Amino acid sequence: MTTTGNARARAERHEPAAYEPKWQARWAELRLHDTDLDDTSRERFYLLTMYPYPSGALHIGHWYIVTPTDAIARYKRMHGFNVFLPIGFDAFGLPAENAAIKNRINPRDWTETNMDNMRRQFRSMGATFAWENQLATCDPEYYRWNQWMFTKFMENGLAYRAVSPVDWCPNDGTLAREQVEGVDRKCWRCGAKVEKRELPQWYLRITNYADELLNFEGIDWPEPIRIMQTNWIGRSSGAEVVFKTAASDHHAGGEELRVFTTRPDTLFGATFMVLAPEHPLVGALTAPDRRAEVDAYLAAAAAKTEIDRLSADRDKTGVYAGSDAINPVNGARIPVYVADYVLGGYGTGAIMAVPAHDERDFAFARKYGLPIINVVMPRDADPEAVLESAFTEHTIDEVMVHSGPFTGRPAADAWREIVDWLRSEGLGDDAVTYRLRDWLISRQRYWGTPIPVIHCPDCGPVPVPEADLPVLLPDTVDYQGSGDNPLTRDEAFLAVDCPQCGRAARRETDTMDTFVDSSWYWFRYLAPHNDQGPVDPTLVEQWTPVDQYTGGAEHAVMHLLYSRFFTKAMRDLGLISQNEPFRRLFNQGQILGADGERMSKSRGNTVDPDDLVARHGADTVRLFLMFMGPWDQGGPWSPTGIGGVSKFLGRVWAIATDPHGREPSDPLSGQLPAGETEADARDRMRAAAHRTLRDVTVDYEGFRWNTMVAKLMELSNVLWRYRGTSVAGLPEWDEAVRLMLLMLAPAAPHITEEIWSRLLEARGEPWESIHVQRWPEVDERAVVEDTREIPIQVNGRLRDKVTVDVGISEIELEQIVVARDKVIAAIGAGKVVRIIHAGGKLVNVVVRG
RNA sequence: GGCGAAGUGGCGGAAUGGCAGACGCGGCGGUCUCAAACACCGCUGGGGGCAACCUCGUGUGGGUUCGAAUCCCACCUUCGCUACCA
Repeated sequence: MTTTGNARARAERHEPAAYEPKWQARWAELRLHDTDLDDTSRERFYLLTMYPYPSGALHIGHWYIVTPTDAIARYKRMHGFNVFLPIGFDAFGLPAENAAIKNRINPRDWTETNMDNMRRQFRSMGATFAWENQLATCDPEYYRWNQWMFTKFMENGLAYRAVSPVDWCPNDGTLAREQVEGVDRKCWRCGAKVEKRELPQWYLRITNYADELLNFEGIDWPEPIRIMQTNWIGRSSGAEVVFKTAASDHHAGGEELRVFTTRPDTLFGATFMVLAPEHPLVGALTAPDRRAEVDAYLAAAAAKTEIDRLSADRDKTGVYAGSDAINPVNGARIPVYVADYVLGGYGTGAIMAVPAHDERDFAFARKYGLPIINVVMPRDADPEAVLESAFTEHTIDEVMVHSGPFTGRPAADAWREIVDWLRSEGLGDDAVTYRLRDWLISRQRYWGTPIPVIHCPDCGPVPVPEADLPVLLPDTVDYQGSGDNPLTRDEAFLAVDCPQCGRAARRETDTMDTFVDSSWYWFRYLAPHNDQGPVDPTLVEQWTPVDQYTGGAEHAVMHLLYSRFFTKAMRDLGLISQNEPFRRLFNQGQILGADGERMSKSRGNTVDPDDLVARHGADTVRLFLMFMGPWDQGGPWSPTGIGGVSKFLGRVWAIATDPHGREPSDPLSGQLPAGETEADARDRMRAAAHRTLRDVTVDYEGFRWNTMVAKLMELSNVLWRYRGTSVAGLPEWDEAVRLMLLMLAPAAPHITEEIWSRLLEARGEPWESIHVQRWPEVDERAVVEDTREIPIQVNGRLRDKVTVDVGISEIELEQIVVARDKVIAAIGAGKVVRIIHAGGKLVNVVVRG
C-alpha cells in the first residue's frame, strides 16, 4: 500500500528514551553479556579497558574509551567469539582520602557511593561488561593478594627497604620517580611541588627486569609507547673504569674511584674528574682549606633540587675538592671536582671528564680554565687544533691522537681495544647502566594496601606470615583534620608481636602505591573471589595474555611498564606462565575541554554525559564520539555536530519502521531517480549494502570508527532516496535494511535492538536479540559492476572521464580515450609518448612537445 | 636540547602513489508553517566566466615519478613526552 502526503504525520517519531532503558534492563535480566569463562567451545577473546578511578561520576572521556571498546566486544561476539569484557574500580588513592578529610567521612563510604553511581552510568551507555566478575581494589578480597605477592617478592629479593633521597610530595608523601612531572617537578596526581627527602622506603626491584623489558617481541604495541618505555629504561653500554685517588697532605690516597663512561676511547683525554654532590667520597677527598667552599656548594646543590631547576641556567657550576686522581692509562694526575651536573643516582655517581669530547665537560673546562686535550680527531685534522666546541664524532673516519699506544688507531676500533686492555690490567671492564630505577612503592597514606611488614627491634623488618593476611585497613580512623597518615596514631593497628621472636613489635604504616593494584588486576578479574591464591591458574592459562587492551597513553612509563614487570615477576614466582600482559594495545586519544585544556572540575570545562544522554539518547552519544575523528587522536570537545548523528539515527528509524513514507516537502519523493529503472534501483541497493558491509568490516577490524559511521551514513542516504518509491519493501530493500542494522548494532545497540524486535514482530517471528546474530557475509556478486567510470588524465592533469565496460581491453580503451574531444584538445600539437593504465582505475596520456 | 605525533575548506575530518575535500557540522537559498522551531529539498575550497569550462589549491622550499596530500631532503609551526643519564 502506498502512503501519501500525510505519511510523516502517521510515522512514529524516533524517541530513544522510549526504548533505551527498556533494553538495558532486558539485557541485564537475560544476562546476555555475562561470560561463561569455562566455555571452551568458542574461541576466547579477552578485551580489557583500563579500569576507572571512582572519582564520583563518569565524564565524557570515560565514554570515549568505553564506547568503542564495547563496540569491539559486540562485534567480536557477532563473529562467534566468547568475549570477556570485565570492569572494576581502581578504588584506592588520594582523592577518597581528601574527600574524607574534608567531609569527615570514611573514604570507604565515599568510594562505595561513587562506584554505585558510576555502575549506573555504565549501564546507561549500554556497555556490555561482565558484571559478575567486577572487582574493587579497596576490597580486602583484592588487596590481600597485593600483600601476599609483596611477601613473596620479599622472599625472592624483589622487594627491599632502603634509605635514599626520595621525591616527596607534601600531599601524597613519597612518589616514584616517574610520578614526578615536568621540569618544575610537580606531583603527577595533585600538582604540588615535589621535594627531596631522605627516608627508609620500600622498593620493588624492577631493574632486575630492565633488559627483558626492552624486548617487545610477540606483542603488538604502538611504536610511540615502545619508544617511550625504551627511553625510560635508558640502557647505555660502556665501560666502568677504576681510577685511584692520589696521595696528598690531607689524604693517604689509593682509594678506588669508579666511573662509568660510554666513551672509553676518550680515556686519554680525561683532564679532571667530577663527583656528584651525593658521592660517598666527597667528604674524604675534601682538603681542609677547601672544606668551607665545598660545604657551601653541597648546601647550595641540595637547595637547588628544591628550587626551580628550570631557571637552571644550564650553566655548569662546581668546586675543586682539593684532591687529585690518577688516570690509570697514563698515570696523569687530574683534579677532582664536585659538581651537580653529575647525578648521584646514575652510573657510579662519578665521571671522568673529557672536555674535548663531551659538551658538558667542555663547558665546565672552559669556565674553570681546565686543560682540554684532543684524543679523537678527523683523519686530516691538526691534533693540536684548539676546539671551539666538543668534538663528539667517533666513527671509522676519525683517528686517535695523544692516546699513548692507541695513537693512530681508528676511533671506531679504539673503543673495544681500550676496554680489552683495561680488563687485562684489571682496571676496568664492559659495563651497562640504566636510567630505570627501582620502583618506590611506599606511600605515607591511609587509603591504600597496608604494606604487610612488622618491624621488630631484634629481627628487623619481618613479612607478615601468609596465615595472618590480609593486614586489614582499620575502618575507623581519626584524621584529626590533618593530611598525615592516621595509621601512625592507631595503636590498635600498630601494636603487634613479632612473628619470628614473639616480642612486641610495630607494624609498618606505609601503604602501597596504587599502581601496585593495577599491575595485575586483569588476572584477578578471571576469579575475583578466589581465596586460594591471587589467580586461578587454569583460567589464567586459558584467557591471558589479554587479547586487546584499550586505554590512555599517559600511562606509558607507569602502569604499562609496571604491568609488564609484574607479569614477569609473577611468572618467576611460578604463578603464571605468561611473559607479557597485553598482546595488543591501543591508545585512544584524550578528549579535552572546549578550551583545549585537559578536562577537570577545577577548570570547569567538564562535559556531563548524563545530560547528553537525556537530550539525545545513549546511541547518539556513542555514535557521535566515534564519529568525531580517529580514535587515537582525541581532541577538544565540541558538541556541534551531535545533531547530525541524531538526524542519521532518525533516518535509520524512518527507513526501517516506515519504508513507504514520503517527504511532503520534496516534490520528487516517492519517484525513482530520473532515468533509473526499478531493476537498476534493486541492483544499486544490493551493491550499496554489500559494498558498505565489505568496507565497514575493515573499519571495525582497524577501530576506524569515524569512517565506519560515515559509510553507514552513506548507505542510509541511498536507502533514504529510495524510501517511498516502488522498490521500498522489495527483497533487496529488506536485505539492505537488515545489513544496515547488523552493521550498526555494535555501535548503536539500542536503536538496532528496538527496530530488530519490531521487524521480527511484524513478520510474526519470535524475538531473538540482534546482539546474538552472526555478522553477515559479503555477497561479492552484488558488489561487481558492469561498467566503470574511468578518469582520463593528460600529463597527470584530469581532463575527461569515460564510462566503459569493466572487461574492456587496454587497447580498446586507448582507442576510446584518444578519440575524446577533450583529450584531443588537451594533447594539442604535442605527441603522445605513452599511455599509462593504472590498474583499470585511471588512464594517463603522456604527451611531449 | 632530545624523542615522538601532527599540519588538508569557515569547523571536525576523508583520501597513505592514481578523480583532493567522502561523511558530518556550519553557512546560503528554498519547501512546509499564520509564524518560529523541527523536518525536508538544493547549493557551498579560492579566483575567472552567462555557460560548457579554465585556473590556483593539502604549512614552506626543493627532489623522485607518467602521476605526490601521500615517498625523499631541508626548513617553519603546533601538540605530547623527556630533560645535564656521562
